[in-house]
Amino acid sequence: MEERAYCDCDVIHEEIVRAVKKKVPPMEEYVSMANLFKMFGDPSRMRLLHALSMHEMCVCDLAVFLGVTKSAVSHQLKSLRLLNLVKYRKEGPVAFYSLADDHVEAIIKIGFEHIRE
Amino acid sequence: MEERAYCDCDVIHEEIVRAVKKKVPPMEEYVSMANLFKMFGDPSRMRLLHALSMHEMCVCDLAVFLGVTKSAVSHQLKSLRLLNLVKYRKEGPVAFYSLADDHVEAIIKIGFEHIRE
DNA sequence: TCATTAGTTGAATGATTGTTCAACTATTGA
DNA sequence: TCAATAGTTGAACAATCATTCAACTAATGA
Repeated sequence: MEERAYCDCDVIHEEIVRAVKKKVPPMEEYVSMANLFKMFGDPSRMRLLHALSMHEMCVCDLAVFLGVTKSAVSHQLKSLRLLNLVKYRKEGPVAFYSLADDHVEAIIKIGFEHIRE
Repeated sequence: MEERAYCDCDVIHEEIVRAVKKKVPPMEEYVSMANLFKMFGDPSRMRLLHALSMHEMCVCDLAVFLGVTKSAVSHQLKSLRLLNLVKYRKEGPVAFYSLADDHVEAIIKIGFEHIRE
């Protein structure tokens, strides 16, 4: 009765693996976290979020700022919206986007710290 | 003389775009940051890093823990090593991996905060 | 000295993802 | 009422990426 799947080696330090396994949360939490950090794993989106941390911006502004199409920005903003990382207010036909979660700035800050050390 | 590239719309709020553009660091910094956060953008690697934050582990332990091959773990550890996120000590043929950067735990902490709010 | 095992590496593959394009909706102002 | 523009959406495509497999190196101990 093997517990492991798709593994080509033995457990060397069984106690450690068992102890850690007992401490970790269920897989879904890692999936959610990974989905969060995926948003920061693209230079263009990183730039977008950093820009929004300075000033609210509309889709066209962001497109020009990033050098991509409105469509590309809109797709990205949708992903960010679904994760509650950005929000927007509508003023006529213009949608002004801004950050919706304090964690975003905290994450960007750690990012800069890491690369500048 | 157009400044923008591949954009299908006009600048609506020129002053804002210009002001933000003046404040942001060069593209390479966003590339580096994105490379960092890319490491946290995969559930399996997230789990790996979280496990290492609890206890040093060898490649086989991690493979069993994650349910993937030694090879997969080794590939991931190499990426993490190149970014100085993990380090290892050798004891005979066994390589014990552990975290090499305090930012890793800080990032994991923010991740849990975000999904549990 | 040789069989065994820990770990690494490169190629191959399937899945994911970021972008563009084209077509659409919605809001404005003339 | 209609032309123009902000924004969204879905399909398509190229690029990236996580994994496996197979072949390798290095260390152990019998």
